Amino acid sequence: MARSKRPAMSPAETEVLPLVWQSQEATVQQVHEALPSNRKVTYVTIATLLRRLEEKGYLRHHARGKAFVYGPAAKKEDVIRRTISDLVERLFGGNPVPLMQHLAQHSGISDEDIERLKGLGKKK
Amino acid sequence: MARSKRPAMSPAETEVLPLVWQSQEATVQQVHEALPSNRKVTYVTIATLLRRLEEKGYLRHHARGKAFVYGPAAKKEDVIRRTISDLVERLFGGNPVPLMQHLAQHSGISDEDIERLKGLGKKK
DNA sequence: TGACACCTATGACAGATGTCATATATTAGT
DNA sequence: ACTAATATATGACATCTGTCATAGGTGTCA
Repeated sequence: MARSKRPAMSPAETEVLPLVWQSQEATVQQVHEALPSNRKVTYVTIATLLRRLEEKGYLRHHARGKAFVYGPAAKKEDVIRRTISDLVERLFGGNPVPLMQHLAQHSGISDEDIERLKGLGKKK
Repeated sequence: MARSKRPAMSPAETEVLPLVWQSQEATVQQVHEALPSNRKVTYVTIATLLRRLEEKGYLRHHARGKAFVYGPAAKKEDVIRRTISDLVERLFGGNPVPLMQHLAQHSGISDEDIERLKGLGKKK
């Protein structure tokens, strides 16, 4: 298997990448507008973050008119998996159960939500 | 309520803090020895990380003989909660369900483990 | 075709990070 | 009291981060 080893994303980058994912593709402006209201940074800052994400291998872009349209260069699933397993690694030495427990008790997740999780792990 | 607002931990710090927690208290040397084998940094590096964690309010220390013994200065539960909710915020806009799903399908967690999570959220 | 609106490029900058080499202090022996 | 072993203190340094101001390119429409 090809372990790509993209440089890790910084916190700010980790916040911006999902905003691109959620529309498959997005211009700087769209991402800028999609920012939560409590997070005010300038358009230029977003442009920088997207550029850096591209340098790191998470995004790619092509021009459309005068603007750049950014889209994923790495599979969302993989990026998320990596991000989470890195956290689990650091915080819990690699054991994901404590994280599940934590979520179950501090995230307002219902037993119904939990019930629905069963069976997801079945490897095809 | 008192929102302490400790500066966020860096990735390296996030990896080292749990090593102190796991023995309640620990010297630089103990933490250094507790490092996973794939993670080789010098003793001095660990000392720096522990000192910075103290500056940020996560640890405190007292001397024992010639060595410093570091112990928690913030509740582990709170630190973990903050760390996780920050990630959920960034990656999933605050919704923890996708994270649960991800863990359920990619972490080798069994349906039994999942079953055991039920009821944890019930506030007394 | 000019002016405007809207983009990206450049690069700047302070502060955070990850890692150490060294200098200095302290303690337990002998 | 000296010394070897072991600690912390200093501070250095290349990168990375988060943020932006500003310069320069380009499409659009009157």
